[in-house]
Amino acid sequence: MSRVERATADTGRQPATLHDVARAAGVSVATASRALNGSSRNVRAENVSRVLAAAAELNYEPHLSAQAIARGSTRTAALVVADVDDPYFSAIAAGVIAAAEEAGLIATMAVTARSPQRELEIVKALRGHRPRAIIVAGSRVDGTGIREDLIEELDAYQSAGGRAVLISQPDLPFAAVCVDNFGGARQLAVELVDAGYRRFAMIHAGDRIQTSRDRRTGFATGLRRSGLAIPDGLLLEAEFTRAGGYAAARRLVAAGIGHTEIVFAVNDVMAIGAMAAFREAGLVPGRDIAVAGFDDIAPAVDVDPALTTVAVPLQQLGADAVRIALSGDEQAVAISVPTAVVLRESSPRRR
Amino acid sequence: MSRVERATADTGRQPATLHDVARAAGVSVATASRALNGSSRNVRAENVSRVLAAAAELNYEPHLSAQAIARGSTRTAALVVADVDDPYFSAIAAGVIAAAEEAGLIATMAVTARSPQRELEIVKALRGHRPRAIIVAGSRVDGTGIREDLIEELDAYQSAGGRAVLISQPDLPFAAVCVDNFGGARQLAVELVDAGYRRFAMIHAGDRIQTSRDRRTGFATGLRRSGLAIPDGLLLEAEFTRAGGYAAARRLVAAGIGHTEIVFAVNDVMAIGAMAAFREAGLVPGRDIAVAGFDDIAPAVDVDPALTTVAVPLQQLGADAVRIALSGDEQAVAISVPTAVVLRESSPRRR
DNA sequence: TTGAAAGCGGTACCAG
DNA sequence: CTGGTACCGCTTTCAA
Repeated sequence: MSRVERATADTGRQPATLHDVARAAGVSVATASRALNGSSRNVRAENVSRVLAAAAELNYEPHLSAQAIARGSTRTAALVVADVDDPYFSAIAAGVIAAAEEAGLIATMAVTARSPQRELEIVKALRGHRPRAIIVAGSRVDGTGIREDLIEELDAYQSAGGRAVLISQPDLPFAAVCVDNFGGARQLAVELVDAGYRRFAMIHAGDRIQTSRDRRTGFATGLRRSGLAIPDGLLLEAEFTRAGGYAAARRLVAAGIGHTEIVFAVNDVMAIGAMAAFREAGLVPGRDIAVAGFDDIAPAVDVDPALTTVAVPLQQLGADAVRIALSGDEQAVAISVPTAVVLRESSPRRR
Repeated sequence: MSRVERATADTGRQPATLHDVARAAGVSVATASRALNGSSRNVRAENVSRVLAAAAELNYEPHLSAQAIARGSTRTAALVVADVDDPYFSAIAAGVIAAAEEAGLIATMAVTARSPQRELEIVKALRGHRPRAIIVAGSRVDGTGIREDLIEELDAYQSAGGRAVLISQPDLPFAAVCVDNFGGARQLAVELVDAGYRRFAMIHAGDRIQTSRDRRTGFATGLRRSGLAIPDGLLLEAEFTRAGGYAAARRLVAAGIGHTEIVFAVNDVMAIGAMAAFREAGLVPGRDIAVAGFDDIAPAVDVDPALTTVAVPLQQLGADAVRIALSGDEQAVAISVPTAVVLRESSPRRR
């Protein structure tokens, strides 16, 4: 088939293959392959340029699946998140994608919708793609029998040469990049006490969600240092989402906030949901009731009053996960990123 | 190899292949393949169960790259966005991923960082993956020579059997799902005039960004209906981001807001940036100066005052794009999603 | 430096 | 209903 024919038959045309390129350049496929990959060392310069010219002419793109199967490895990294449309995860995703692209990998993304069952299915299906790395950024939920299955699945993946990295899940036997949830929450408590707060309420997501539990206990520990504690009735449990925070705050309002001075929500989206509920109830956040969160997601500075929180370098979390996965380091390292308390107007100094 | 041995030899083990499964089940690869795909119709029930059992036993996952090359098609859909960590795009991404998963596809995601050059490179590289669909959700920028190259690239992709769908880019010769930017902005202008506003300023992103241009002209048209117009000096141009909106609002404040009653920013992230700048300057948004945006991104309800805007069903935008791509419809359809003005506290009725 | 050919892990056609 | 086998597009020995 001549070039002109190819160019004219514009529909249903097959994409050019390496054979086409080789034929057009007048060399064998082996030579064409060598010329297109780095191995130009062993190909005569003239042939290299002929192949390159032919490839450009035919608008050739190597079939990545074919390469993957021939080489035995792909150039993709898979990311599993609970929900892309949550600023916490989208920030992590941005970090993962940036680091992956920098390493010449393309990122795939799957969403669990916060279902451990779905997470398991996804990881299993992902193995079929043979990604270089699988990065899981859901929130681990204890007590579902699924934990063991997930471990088994990721183990199978790793023993086949893949690399699994978990974000914010230190207790699984895999590499992980973690947040000092306990320490960050404790420090936040300490600084809020310093700022004059004494009467706290907390919105958390239940102790089966490890992140929530660590932040709850960290905060409690920080308070205890000053002899303070949160009464049981002011420990509100809700979903780990904006809607959860909103619902919990409504319950608090309905029960009467009494002397409560400040509400700590174990993450920013819950805190923002709570602020909305307070505002609806006619309470001005930061004046009638202070609020603090955790994560420092992007919108935290845009709510009014700006949200006091514990900053977590989310993009870096994602980027580090990719770096660990690609480091070739066989150890199940668990690195930890630093956190920093950020006091903003949602928790003004008292007195 | 017995199960126990497999379980012990835990490292460097190769994942099971179809051959392994076939051997374990005592059938040929052909039969194994048939048993595992839907074609169980032509396989004796006993063999089907033997194969299934063997597959489960070996924890077999088909090599998707191998399937792709054998079948000639993949089960992935590729999404290209300007920035995942922008609520506008993350909402679209959520829609795309959900619809893709529903269709049994896994989504891949690449980020252009708002560079047309990068977008072109990405689309080109993506062709190598042979995705079923490529969905591009950047904002088209006119005047870069790159437009033609992108068209050519997507054309090559489509004539090889792929399906390209653009989000919010009606003027390219491809299927598209669009937003009525002009009409939405015009209606917003009308309703703001109804609400008593007369003196407007606008923050836009320059006419080379089509979305911005359409919203600008739509808004102007809506004002003209009442004989109003925005003076040139109050048309602020800035980047299509939160930072851009912030910077433009600072310029406005520096020049003195004079009698300006309300600022329309051509998207919500810019509007939110502007609100931050106003607040910093000691102006209370919604009282000293009203603000309106466009898109109705998730954070729009959480800023205070809540943002008046034009709602765009972002998730649906993404989901529709996938549906069109998979519809098998060869026509370069351009569907349009509805918009709706949402008046909130950032633009209280005047008088 | 080059080309022929043997895979890589599947699918699907063609005989039996 | 089943097995043998020729691909799919590319990489990588192995000889020449």
